Amino acid sequence: MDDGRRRPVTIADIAAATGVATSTVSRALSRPGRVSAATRERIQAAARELDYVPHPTARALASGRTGTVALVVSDVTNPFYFGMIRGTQQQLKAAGYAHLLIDTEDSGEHEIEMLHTMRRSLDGAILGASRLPARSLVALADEIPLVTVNRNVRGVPSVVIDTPAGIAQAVEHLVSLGHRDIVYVSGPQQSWSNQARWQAMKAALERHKLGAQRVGPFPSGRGSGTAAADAVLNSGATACVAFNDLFAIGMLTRLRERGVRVPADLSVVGCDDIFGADFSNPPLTTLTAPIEQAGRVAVSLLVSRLEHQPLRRAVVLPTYLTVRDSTGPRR
Amino acid sequence: MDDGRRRPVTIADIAAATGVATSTVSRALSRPGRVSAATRERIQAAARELDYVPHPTARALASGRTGTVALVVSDVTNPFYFGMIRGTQQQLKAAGYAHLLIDTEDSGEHEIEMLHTMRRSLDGAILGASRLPARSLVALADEIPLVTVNRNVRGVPSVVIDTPAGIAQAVEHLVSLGHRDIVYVSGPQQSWSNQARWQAMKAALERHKLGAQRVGPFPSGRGSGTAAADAVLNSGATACVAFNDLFAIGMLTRLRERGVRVPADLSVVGCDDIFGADFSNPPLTTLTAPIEQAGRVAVSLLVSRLEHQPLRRAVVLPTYLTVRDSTGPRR
DNA sequence: ATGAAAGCGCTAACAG
DNA sequence: CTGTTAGCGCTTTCAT
Repeated sequence: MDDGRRRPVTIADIAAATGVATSTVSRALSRPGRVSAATRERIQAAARELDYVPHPTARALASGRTGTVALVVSDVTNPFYFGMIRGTQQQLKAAGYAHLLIDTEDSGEHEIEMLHTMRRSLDGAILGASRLPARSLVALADEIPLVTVNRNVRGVPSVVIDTPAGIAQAVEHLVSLGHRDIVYVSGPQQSWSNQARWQAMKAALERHKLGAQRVGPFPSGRGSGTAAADAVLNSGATACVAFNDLFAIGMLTRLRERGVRVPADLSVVGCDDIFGADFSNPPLTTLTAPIEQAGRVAVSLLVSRLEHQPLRRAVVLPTYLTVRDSTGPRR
Repeated sequence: MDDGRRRPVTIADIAAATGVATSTVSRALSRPGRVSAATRERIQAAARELDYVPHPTARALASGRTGTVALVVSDVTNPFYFGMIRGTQQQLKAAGYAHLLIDTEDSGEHEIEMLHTMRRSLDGAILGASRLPARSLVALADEIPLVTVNRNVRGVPSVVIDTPAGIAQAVEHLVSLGHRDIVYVSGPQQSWSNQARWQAMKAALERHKLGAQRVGPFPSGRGSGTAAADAVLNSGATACVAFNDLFAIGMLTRLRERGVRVPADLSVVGCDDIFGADFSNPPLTTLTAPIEQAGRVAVSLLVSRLEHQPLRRAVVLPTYLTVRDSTGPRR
């Protein structure tokens, strides 16, 4: 039938075929409500007949809406983002948007530069973990609709996962197991989350009249687990809370190598409950973060903002402690 | 300085500022070679001065090139794709393309439908694990430049990971450990990879004059591990090769529950070496697949095809056996 | 090497 | 409700 090499059919073809103006075709296809039932039928029939497929680019140029939203992450490599990619993907698809994936390689420069460059081809962006200073963020938000995740900046809608509350639970848990020397394994200093977690940890320990100490900071990545494990051991602590699960899992490996038993000799708590935390050895006690949900909510916020009133809010998602086998009584 | 609400600067502004035609500005910016050094300088200076940012949509509409490539996966949820997302992301960024992520939810219908709809807004697509029958694939390839991964269809450039060769190694490994009853844990039947692996397994076992049996098929996902483990146990085999690591890891969990020791009572081999395979309990012996590399190569193939001659080839990437602790001598 | 002019395919006032 | 008329911002012949 088709030879596939024919000039693609446009609304002009449909207009010709049905004897109406192109604008009417456009309406019938994009805003069926604004056209009489009769002509609408005819036009849609013709469109089907001719196997018409709208040209997204043309539509975007004329309307200013691209139907595309970007998810911006600092490092696709980080399993933490997998959940976010999932969540945003699902919700964006449901809302009829295309999903662009941007990796900033942990650089604020890249982040601002890429978004600046692509701003005309996006309807909005979700910043998975912005490395940008507050003022840059606000400036960016003025160029393109933004929603941040785990990053609270005045004026920019955001969804934050309340890990600090979870940290308090974790400390409670460890204290109730008899631990008194609990150390925080610090992640990258530029990380907003890292700061928040450390603050929460200090506060929680103080409430128990315990001193707060930390080791690190260590760079992102499982590899940091080695140095981190050694540092914790060296600190003399009997329990630790790691910046994230990647660290914690890396530590588990290292501790095993060194013949340190978990949790008998050292209890370790992770953060985020990423893929793998439940089948590591031992399974990791961790703060389960609703990452996927965060992604979905972020999309909802953005989409409702794009399609309705500019209701800019902040959403806080709870975290809870999932106790598995990497924590136990102080021996 | 800026109030951010000014009309965005266009090439017309640059043309006005430098006293040349818009076409010259266009050339100076997109094909610097086609313009005299002097005017090129002036134009580029003006562009910088005015903080000009090209409008990707307008460019796309006029030129037909969108600078966007889609990665199509059947389920973002599957950790197998994480590596592919990484690899394609890296290489696409390097080549200056934007990275669109499409999830087909395991449905061939969705796959063809979404690509058909978006074809005008893409320069090409990489099919991570197409569910499409060969003829549909060929038809699609006629609409939009395609590269497949782990799917070999005549006329469509592809990169396939040679897991079958790896399977042979795995069988060798198990046989050398004394196993004679080795069962294959089958994945979804529509999966091309699953078929290929089973065939390879049969062939390898035959070479050793051993019978080939399989359990399943089971649906994708870690959850299948439970049923799979039970089925394998029931088969009386002392070793098994699972369709993929997700299955294998799920099995590990189930076997532990049932008090079956791995590898003492049962050896298990996975496929792909996804994130987590090295820190599961016990760490998984598996076929390490260069998934990330596959993603990169797929992008290279596609990009070179988009920018040069249509050299359509198939690339085969090797797999190797990574022996960890989930396999051991037959007891 | 540069300019003029014609679109790319669609949407969006503005009339009627 | 529908047609007319302008563009959206850029690339691309075709002249010069």
